[in-house]
Amino acid sequence: MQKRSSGHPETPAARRRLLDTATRLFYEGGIHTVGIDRIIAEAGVAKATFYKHFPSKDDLVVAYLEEIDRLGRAAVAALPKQPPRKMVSAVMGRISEAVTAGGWRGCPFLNAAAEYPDPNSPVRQVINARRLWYHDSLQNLLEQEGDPTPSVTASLLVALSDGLLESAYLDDAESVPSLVREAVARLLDRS
Amino acid sequence: MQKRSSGHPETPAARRRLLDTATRLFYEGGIHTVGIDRIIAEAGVAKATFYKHFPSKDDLVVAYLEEIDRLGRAAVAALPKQPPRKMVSAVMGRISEAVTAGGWRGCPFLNAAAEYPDPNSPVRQVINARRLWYHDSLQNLLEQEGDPTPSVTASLLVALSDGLLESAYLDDAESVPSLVREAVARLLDRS
DNA sequence: CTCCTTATAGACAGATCTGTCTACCCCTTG
DNA sequence: CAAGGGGTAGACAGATCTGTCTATAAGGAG
Repeated sequence: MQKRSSGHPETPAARRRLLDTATRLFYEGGIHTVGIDRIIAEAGVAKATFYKHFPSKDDLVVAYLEEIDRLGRAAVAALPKQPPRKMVSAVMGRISEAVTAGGWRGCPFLNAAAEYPDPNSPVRQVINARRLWYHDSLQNLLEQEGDPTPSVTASLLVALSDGLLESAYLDDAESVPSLVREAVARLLDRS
Repeated sequence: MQKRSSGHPETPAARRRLLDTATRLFYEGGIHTVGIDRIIAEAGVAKATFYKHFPSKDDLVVAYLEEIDRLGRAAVAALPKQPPRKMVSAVMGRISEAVTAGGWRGCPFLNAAAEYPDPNSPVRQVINARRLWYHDSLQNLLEQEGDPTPSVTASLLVALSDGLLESAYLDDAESVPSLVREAVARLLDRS
């Protein structure tokens, strides 16, 4: 990555650098406060190359979110198999890992949603798809678990996830892991 | 408000127009995507007047959030007195009212937090104070209610509030009122 | 009348924004 | 060799950004 690749990797080196740089800058500073000139300069890419790979800035934003989405889905798919109830805990446990890993600057999807008000924009489509997947994943697990109202419980877990991700950014990230466990317990262990 | 005030109200007319316009535009479109020239044009104010009342754009953003904060606190303070448990429900019920009133574009504080990464910025200070007040208000009610872990429960209610406010924006606002009731029930009615 | 307060119009400065385009270069493959 | 793919530097266009400043005007109070 320090010098030009001598081969032709699947993802061209310049595109990779653009995406990595944008990912970092967008997440750190917000999408609309980071201009493309800054991304280009820090990625060490020519402007024509930028537009070769991304027809517009919004295309880059979409790519940024899609990659995070893809990595997140892959990580959930790679979780070791456990009984449904424990799977729910494991999925929710990823929140704790994310927010305590350092550099937590809020949920990339929620942050982007704040900056893109138009529900029909491509950016919002990515966010919607992500949320639908998350909700459905939880609902499936709850159904397997025999939860009497899996869809409602899933919606509550999604809301709790959002809230705890925000709390980790705006309040105290260190307290979030125990809050996650307590939240799951209260929402699921009712009888 | 349609024409210049002939008197000198407490809040100068131009300042009022700026704040109202900014409140609408910031909330609808996002803070960094709305420039001051647009606010000035739509408020029908001179640029010098803008800077007379707000030394910088960020001062206007702070004023925008402070006003929403103040109105929200006043609304909670005006809620009819009820037993603590019902007070919690009433406070949480304000979420339902807000998101079903129409035009819900996400929580102004969460949206602003996404656009202001620096925790020490004046904007973030307003947001922090708001969240602290909300958390403490809930905690006080829970203590009166005799909740065994009032601080934890309050944190969960805050997280749930955040999450449901986001869900109303990004998912389905109409389903949020029943989710609010279900969430409060599960978090509080445990024994 | 003067002074103070509030306001108007808008030019100006420097920077930055997103996107278009020209000219050129290197490497690999056929 | 030529063609294709990926890349470089950066000028250019038009618009917009935040903030500074000049000139002027109106209303009210003393």
